[in-house]
Amino acid sequence: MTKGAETRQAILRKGVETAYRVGLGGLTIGHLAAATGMSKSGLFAHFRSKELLQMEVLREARTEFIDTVIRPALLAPRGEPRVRELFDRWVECGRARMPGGCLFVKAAAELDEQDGPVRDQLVRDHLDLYDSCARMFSTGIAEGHFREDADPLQFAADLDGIMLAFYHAHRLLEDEQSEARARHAFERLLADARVPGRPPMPTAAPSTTAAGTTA
Amino acid sequence: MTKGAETRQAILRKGVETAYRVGLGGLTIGHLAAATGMSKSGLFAHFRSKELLQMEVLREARTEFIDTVIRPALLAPRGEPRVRELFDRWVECGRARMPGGCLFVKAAAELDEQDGPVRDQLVRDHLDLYDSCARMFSTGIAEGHFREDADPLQFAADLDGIMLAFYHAHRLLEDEQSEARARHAFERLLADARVPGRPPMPTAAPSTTAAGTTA
DNA sequence: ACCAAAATAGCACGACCGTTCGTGCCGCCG
DNA sequence: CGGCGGCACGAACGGTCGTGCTATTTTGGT
Repeated sequence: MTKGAETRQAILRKGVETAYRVGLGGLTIGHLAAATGMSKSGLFAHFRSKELLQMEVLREARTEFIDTVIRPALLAPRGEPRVRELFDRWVECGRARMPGGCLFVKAAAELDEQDGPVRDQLVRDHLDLYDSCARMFSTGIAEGHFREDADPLQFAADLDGIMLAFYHAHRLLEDEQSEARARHAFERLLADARVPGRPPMPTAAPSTTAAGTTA
Repeated sequence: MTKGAETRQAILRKGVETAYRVGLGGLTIGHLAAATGMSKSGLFAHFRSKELLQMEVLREARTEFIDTVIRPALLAPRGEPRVRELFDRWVECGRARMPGGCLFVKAAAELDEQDGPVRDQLVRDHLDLYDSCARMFSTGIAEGHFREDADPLQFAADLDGIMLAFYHAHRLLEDEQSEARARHAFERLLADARVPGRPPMPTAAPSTTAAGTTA
């Protein structure tokens, strides 16, 4: 029981690492087997079909994204600092070409026109992400950091747009200034959401457990 | 000479229409042949390789996008009305699931990690698009509509982000409010760029040839 | 140390991929 | 009228894909 789950996990990690380059559809059982030093059929036995493999890879990517972006942000103080921490983690995830987050962008473009269980799962994941962002922003309203009449879902969509533009400018165009522009857009987004007259809050000092940040 | 170019054009149109659903890599000569009622080899003879086919499909998509989004915008009055026209055309292109524009988003996600001539061409196209947006915005500065210290390239990136978020929310999440949110974000983007105290300019009345607007 | 069970490898299959080749059907020009 | 070049066709090749079936190895509990 233990050994199987172990290699299975190793396969999934390699799968995420591969899929963020070639996409979920570009994932090949043969290549993945070669990358993990297994035989095609040996690997295949772990997932009874390619679709299930894609689903599990997507799940692994989601887990990695939550662990390195969402959860650390939730450890930051409520309100604006938390939203800032979310943004910083997210940008870091894109800059370092960490597979987890990037896979979602690629999968979203890949699956937006062909339906099936994988697409359904991806839609759920995106809705969850929007919900997480909106929730963090709502907390900021409750804390008095953001205006009462601001729309949390609008904020989530705006933030997503900033990240998408950053992602493409950084990865496709290899634009050196892409991160600076993303940060600029984010600051403007926060400034518009802040209650009038309130000064911006500095990004939180490495507040909580900084362990595992670079991992 | 004429007949060949004619079917070739028909192939490309069908190719763009197909590729915006399955991506450039998902384009198959066999399927494209079936879709156009030709034989695989007969179609293949027009493009000496699949890579050239992809390149030509990309070129066709670019042409369609320029014809339905960029050029009509350039017919609108300089400055804010022109930028608004650009946005409206672009949104319309995404809402109607018009193949041309959408293909670029999909191709950008597809090719951002694997290089080659197709990727190079796509990068050039994106740079051209950013340049067009920035140029229209610069004109707005010269006209006195936008602030002198605004960064045209920042505007281009911001606009791109709005469109990308709209695209995904509309196509993947099938969010009914995605267009309203995109318009809201765009209005905020314009409001921040406008010279202080200047009232927003209404979207240009159907100024020039309104023919084909709803098409 | 043994043995059932789990995990992996070997092999083969049908389908589809991009690509090549030989051939036939045309209209155009001499 | 006859040859000729542009177009399209069918068949076929080598390669890779996902996916079953059957051994064989490895593992973990007793």
